[in-house]
Amino acid sequence: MNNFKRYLIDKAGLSESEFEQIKNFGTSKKVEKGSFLLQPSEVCNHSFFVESGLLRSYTIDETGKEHIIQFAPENWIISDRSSTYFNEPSTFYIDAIEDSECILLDANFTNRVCALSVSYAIYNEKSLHKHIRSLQNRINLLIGANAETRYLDFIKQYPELLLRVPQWMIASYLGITPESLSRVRKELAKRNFKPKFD
Amino acid sequence: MNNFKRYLIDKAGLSESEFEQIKNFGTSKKVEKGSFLLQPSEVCNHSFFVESGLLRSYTIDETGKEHIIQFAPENWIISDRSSTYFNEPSTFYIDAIEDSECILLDANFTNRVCALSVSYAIYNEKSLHKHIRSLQNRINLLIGANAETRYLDFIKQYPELLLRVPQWMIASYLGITPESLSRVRKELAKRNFKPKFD
DNA sequence: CGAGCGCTTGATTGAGTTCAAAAATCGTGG
DNA sequence: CCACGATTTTTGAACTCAATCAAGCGCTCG
Repeated sequence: MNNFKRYLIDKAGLSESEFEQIKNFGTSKKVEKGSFLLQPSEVCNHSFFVESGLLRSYTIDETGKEHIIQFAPENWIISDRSSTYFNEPSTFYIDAIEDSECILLDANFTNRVCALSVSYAIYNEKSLHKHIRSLQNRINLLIGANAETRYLDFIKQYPELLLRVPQWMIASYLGITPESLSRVRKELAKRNFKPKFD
Repeated sequence: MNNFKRYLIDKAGLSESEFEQIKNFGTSKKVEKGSFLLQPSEVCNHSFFVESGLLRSYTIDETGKEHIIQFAPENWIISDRSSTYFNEPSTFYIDAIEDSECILLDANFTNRVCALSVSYAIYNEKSLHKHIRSLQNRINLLIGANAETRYLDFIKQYPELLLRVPQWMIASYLGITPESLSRVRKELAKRNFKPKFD
């Protein structure tokens, strides 16, 4: 739980002693590549904090196509907020892209920690707003931008995922086909584009 | 402020006396069709509760195209949450589609009312989650659905707007051109589709 | 070592855009 | 209340970006 601890203390502003009080609200779980943490029709009873590895959430539409909603590498939380909050069956899958370790947080984790720590409550509200902002940004891209622009934005926003996530999943996240992404990359290479890592 | 009052009491669960305490946190304002309540580069200092009329928020991209983000008829609140919350300049326009009357709520309205009323705090959190859910739904549609499906979904979700909002704005909301929407409608008419109002 | 998966490439198709112009509707002033 | 100009909607034709279908290559892991 070391990452989890650092996350709560450094990011969410908990004190050491507050962390000690809440650390057993979450239980650690190993998930191997390909195994599921959530499937459609289940109500999403947990959030998953990623200690190590990489998870994703996605839906499958009527035609059988996957649409990736989110990637969650180390120190990210992934869940179906709506399902949890409204106690509705989810439409998501959540599974592991890599062998991972995560902390299961049950539905009222947030409430309990908020009750304990004002600074966590503030952090939580900030997260909600960040989430909204990123969803809004994605809508803007989907409405206004072509495949290339969306890919470039992805690289800018998630450079650390570029090398870890298979290309067809990135395509799915961007709402294009793997073939199209391959061509976008080819075109970028021709124009001598290289992502910068620093 | 009658709608505003009903909204806070019936929906958000305030008592009459709580409402009396907060009612002067908001100031009423008439906005005539076409006039702006927010423009890009301003920080969004207010939420706007729509007493009567119809507002919208939208962006304009590099190529000069409008992309409508949201419509807000009576009893809706519209704003740029991210801009307000993070105190960043907005990228939105908000203007009036019809002559409207709205209540200006300043940035800490929410905090002040939350401090006063637990039930409002709960309602507010619920609104945030609903907002997230609707954004997520829109992303799903943009990624997975064609123009016709998106239009049908719009009709289902906002039947009351269908007759009030010009078609080119609906097209903009759906992320298609007015010409395309016209063709979608023609096709639906040919198949004898009629929206149901009940 | 071979089967399967991921990525690439090519050829074709198709949904939606663009551009242009006509038809319908709206709104405003005389 | 009508008329005229402006705006919105419709229609048509050409075009474009990305999807689809199909085939081949390379890698890995069983």
